[in-house]
Amino acid sequence: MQKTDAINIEITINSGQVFLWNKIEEQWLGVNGQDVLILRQSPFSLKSSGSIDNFLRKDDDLNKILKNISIDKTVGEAVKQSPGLRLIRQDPFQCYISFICSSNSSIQNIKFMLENLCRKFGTKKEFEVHELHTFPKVETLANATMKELLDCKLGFRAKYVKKAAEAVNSNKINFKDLQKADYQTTIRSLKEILGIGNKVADCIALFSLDKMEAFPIDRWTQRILLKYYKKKFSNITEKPVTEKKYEKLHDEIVEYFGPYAGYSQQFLFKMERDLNKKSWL
DNA sequence: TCATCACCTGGAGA
DNA sequence: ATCTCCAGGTGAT
Repeated sequence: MQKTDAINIEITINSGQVFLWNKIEEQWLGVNGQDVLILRQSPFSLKSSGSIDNFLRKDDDLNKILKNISIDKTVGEAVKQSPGLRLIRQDPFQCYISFICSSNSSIQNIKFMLENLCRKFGTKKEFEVHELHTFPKVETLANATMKELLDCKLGFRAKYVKKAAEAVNSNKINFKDLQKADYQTTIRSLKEILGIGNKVADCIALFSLDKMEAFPIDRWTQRILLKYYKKKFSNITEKPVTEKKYEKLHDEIVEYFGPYAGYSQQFLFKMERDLNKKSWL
């Protein structure tokens, strides 16, 4: 009998939260900011090249959260299908840049772009027997030229990344403050950055800034709401979710799914993509 | 306020 | 081979 707070590494990494991970033999090797991490399922271990601040959110009371979000058959089934799926607490800057790059792009392409950024701007690091590049530092990316960013195949996202990095470098965006701020304040602040809309802001808030009421609404989430919750959220259609609708919808979602709505989203998202046999990392 | 459209890029399918 | 369409969106008009 598996304990409900047991983390399944494979499922967690392959759930669209993180991109800079590779499976090497029985271990998952990944980059989180300036740290290199190695995760192993059995026997369970987490090794880090640096000090890591609760990457796997051990402080979350999973029994409580899972009970809280299992409010209907759909979420209940999603939780059952992905036992051990957990939210990760990512390095905020890496998460911020990652999801700016995610716009109109596939998981494989996002990974490709981020790996290019690490190779060009990151620090080469040896850990255990492995060697890889860490994520670029804020200052480095802020001072990168457009040509360098375009060489990383970011395309139209290159200018977004540059400006976003500059905003952090100048302290216009301060992740420590945002971690302490409430959800609305955080979203509003992030959306001032070019290239960050509602969906990307929700991803950053959920995956790196401890906002569990964030519920990113993308094509998949929209499909899920339409498929399983059409009655509950009457204004959801197959058409793109407009700015005004997004905020209203989000309010209704939190009202229905509760304070851990972000966790429900993660389970639902994982279930529906697996159901459609979409590939992960 | 809302609908349309372009946008870099790589990969899949015609 | 070459083209078209799409991929976990956003911003400009």
